[in-house]
Parts: sequence; structure tokens; C-alpha cells
Amino acid sequence: MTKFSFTKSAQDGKARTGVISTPRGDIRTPAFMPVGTAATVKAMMPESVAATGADILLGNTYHLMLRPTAERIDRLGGLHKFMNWDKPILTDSGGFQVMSLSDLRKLTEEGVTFKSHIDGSKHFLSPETSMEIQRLLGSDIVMCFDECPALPADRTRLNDSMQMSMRWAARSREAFGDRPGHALFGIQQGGLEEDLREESAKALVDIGFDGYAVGGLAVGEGQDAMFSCLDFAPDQLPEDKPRYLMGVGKPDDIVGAVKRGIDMMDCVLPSRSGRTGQVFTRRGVVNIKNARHADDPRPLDENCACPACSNYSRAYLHHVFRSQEMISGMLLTWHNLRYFQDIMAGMREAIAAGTFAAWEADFHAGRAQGDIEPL
RNA sequence: GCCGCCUUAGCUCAGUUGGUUAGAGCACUGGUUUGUGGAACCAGGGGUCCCCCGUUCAAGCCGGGGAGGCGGUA
Repeated sequence: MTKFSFTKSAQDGKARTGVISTPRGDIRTPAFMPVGTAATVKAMMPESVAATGADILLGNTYHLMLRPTAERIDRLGGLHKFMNWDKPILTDSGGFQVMSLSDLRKLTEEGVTFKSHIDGSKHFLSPETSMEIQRLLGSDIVMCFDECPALPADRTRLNDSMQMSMRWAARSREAFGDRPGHALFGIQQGGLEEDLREESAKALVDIGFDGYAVGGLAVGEGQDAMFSCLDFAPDQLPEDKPRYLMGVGKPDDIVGAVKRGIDMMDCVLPSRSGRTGQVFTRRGVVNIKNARHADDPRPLDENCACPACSNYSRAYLHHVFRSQEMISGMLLTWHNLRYFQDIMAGMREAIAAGTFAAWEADFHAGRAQGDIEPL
């Protein structure tokens, strides 16, 4: 069985490019992972997700634990077979839901009891149960169970939370055990505090992981603060392991993160926004629902090779969105995912060529143009 | 012809005993979304309350007349 490994092939400034090798295939970095919370990237067929250029996608412990349950997925041959995706899958541990479902859970040192948002039933997640669920799912990259505190938060709260997440990281490592071909990633916490981040990184490295995530960002602090944190946080993590910025972000967040040394990211924005009419393009954001598109025969982005841009007018995309036709979410999600993957491919190429700064300038110049003039 | 019901925002409709600046859903115009509780959410514009007369301090609401619509009936 191929071992899990990360090979960096080039670096330009702090930006890195390389390959994460797994038994289920290679992940080209920097990588963007579409989010498939409930064993589906909403509105997309798995083969379509692959066609956008994704090497890996993300699934979720909490959601799959509730429905259809990890045990059922295990009986049916694992998450890859279940959802017809044979490339790598990274699963979040449920840590994010500790924050996003804060009204529906009770947290103790031992773990978190959730009241199901589906039927109100109680479910316990801890480092140990999260590891077991992610094992049953057949996840290739397992995330430690952590607490992701929302920002702003005071230093005492951030410190207490980080310390507990580090204890949970040790328990996660212990419970994960030795599973060749599968990776376990630790998650750095500490809010925006440099010394807490440093302490967290050291604790994680002492435990030892296959990759390291920067957690607890893009949770209310704004881009300037996030970038300030990313000016030091990735540097605190091992240079020879993948660095994963969790939950980020918008196109310019992603570019700024890679520039600061991040190798992997995931975000719901391209898929969620695709379903709600917000489109990301080289020239910025387009709201396809806006009246200005109703008679526009031009494509969203003439330089995009996705099906939405290749075969349909803005007028059509506007019409099917307004009509709430399912193809609207399908086409716009496809476009957004393709655009995100094009950004990643562009960055990988530029880093390899040593031209990242020029690529980045071009990226920002395109956005500065704004969307095409209305007809 | 007669009887009954109806007429309030672009549409479908609420509107208490007559009482502040007449509301909702949809539609319309925009905005937001960051390890998915989300095909979600937020904000805004939009009114000759069918018309006329009357009663009253005060009428979408009460009375009279008219117009239009729907249903029943000969």
C-alpha cells in the first residue's frame, strides 16, 4: 500500500507547490477541496466535481453520523463507494459544528453532546468517537476533533479553548492509532494571538501528525486580521508537512493564503453561492439574479471553459435562477468550482515557474476591472 | 330580470368595536454567505382601500346610490 506522503517540488517566496500522495491518488498542492458535507457536493455529480479539477473533497463527521450513520456507510462499503468518489476524501471531525451549532450542544472536557438538528436526538462526539466515525467512513485524511471558537473572543477564552483542543489532539492521535495509507492532521488554534498559535503548533508537533491545519480563522475576524495571523501561523508549522487552512475562502482569501505558505483549503462558498446566485469570476463577483443580465446574450466569463460559460448566456442563467430551475444551481456551482480550481492551477504553475508575484498582480488586475459593462 | 357574494400593493389575500404613518406571502430592486443547521438569509421600493354622496371629532370598516367581477335562479 502506498504510504501517505507530501513532496514539495517548488517554492516561490512563501508559496509552495507539490504533491500529497495517497493510496487513492495524488493531490496537487496548493489544493482546493470542494465541500461535500452530506456525501455529496450539492448540485454536482462526482464526475463533474472531478472534471472541475478537484483532486480531493471534504466530508463531514457530524452530518454523516446523524444520517445515514457511519455504521451504515461502513456496511455499504465506505464513503468513497457510497458516494461514487474514488479519489481522496478529507473528513472534518465535527469540530466546526461545535461552533456553528453552539445552540444545540453541550461541551465538556470529555467531549460534546449534540442535539441533532434533524430530530433532536442526542449524539456524543469526542476525540475517540470522532476518530472511530472517520475510520468507519474510510476517510483518507482524518481531522482531529477540536473546538473552533468564533472571533472576536478574549484571550483567556482563546487560551483555554486552545489548551483543550491540544489535549483533544493528543487523544485523537492516540485513538487514531497506526493506519498506513491514512493520514491524521492536527489543528492549530489560538485565535489571532501569535504566542498562543506558537504554543499550539509546538504542542501539535510534539504529538506528531501527517499534516497540520490552521483552524479558527475566517470566523468573524475579517480578511486583514486573518492575513495578519497568516503572516506568522503557517511558519510555526512544520515545513515538510502539508499546511491546511480550514474553511477558506473567497478567491482573494485563497490567493493570500497560498502566498503566505498554505497548501490546502476548503470552503463552502463556491457551492453554496452557486446555489444562491452568486458567481465568482476573474473580474469579481456577479449576482446572476440582477436584472441587468436578463437580456444579456454574453457568457458569464468568456475565458472560462466550464459548461455554464461555454454553452449558456447570462440571460439563460438569469432565467433559470429566477425560475428556480435545478439546472441553475448545477451550472453555477460547476462554474464556481471550476473557477476556484483554475485559480489553484494558475498558482501551482506560477509557483513552479517562479512567477507567483506576476501571477498575483494579474489576478488582482482582473478583479479591479469589475464585471463587464452592462449592455 | 331577480337573489347572494366579492372589489385593499403588480398577483393572491388579511385587516378586530369606526381610532396613530393600512399589512402579509409571492413578484420586483439590491445586498449578505468562509472546516454547509442554508436551492438560505437580510434590506428596500411599491397603495386614489372600485367610484360618488352621506353619517361621524374620526370611515378600508357604517348608510345610500353607481360601476365591475363571480355564483345561483327563471
